[in-house]
Amino acid sequence: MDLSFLAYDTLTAAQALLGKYIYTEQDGAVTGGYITEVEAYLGEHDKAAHAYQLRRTKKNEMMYRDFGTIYVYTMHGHHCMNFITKDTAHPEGVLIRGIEPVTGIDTMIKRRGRENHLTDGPGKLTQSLGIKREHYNGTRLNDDGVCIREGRTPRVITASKRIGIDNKEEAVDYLYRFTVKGNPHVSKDKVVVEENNGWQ
DNA sequence: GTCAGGATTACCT
DNA sequence: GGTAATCCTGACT
Repeated sequence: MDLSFLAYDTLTAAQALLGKYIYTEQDGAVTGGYITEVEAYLGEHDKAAHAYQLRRTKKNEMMYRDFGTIYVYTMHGHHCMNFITKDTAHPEGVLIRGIEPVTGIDTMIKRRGRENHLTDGPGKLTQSLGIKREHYNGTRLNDDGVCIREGRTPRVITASKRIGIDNKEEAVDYLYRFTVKGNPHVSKDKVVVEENNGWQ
């Protein structure tokens, strides 16, 4: 699919990613699902972003690549995946925090070692999809690793505060987290599940 | 070499 | 609601 929507405004791109079908294939096993939860990180002026004030380290180097680059970092032993937006002068990106499992659920269960909560968190979905920093950081979307396709359309998108950044001053109040309203495959929230999981 | 901190998760009450 | 587990990264000595 055409990825040019990632080149424009990051907040718009984040919402456009909801519903996209994301998948990986490893050893003949395809795992994938529909994106249900994302967060935008706006680089230079966003205190919660790894690239705040254009901070640049070996770890966040991939944020300074062009749109469509995949940035994977580890924390507490988990891997988290971002899609980079815009251009090399704007280190911005979208953190994928939740997907609705669709394909290869048996493989996800094997990788996760449990039968539920397979993909309702940034570290959980990378584990279910087999995404590790050493193999995927700096690769490009739809280029043989992580791929996205058109998927479903959210009926309503909810904007909320981002998760896990509670010492970042004013940045904690930005409504840069977007979820599919009524979809249960998201982190933290107690969701009232809606018809069709919130899809049109 | 040492040390503090984190865009998390799982399990507890 | 809270907290321990756990480990990588960056900064500093």
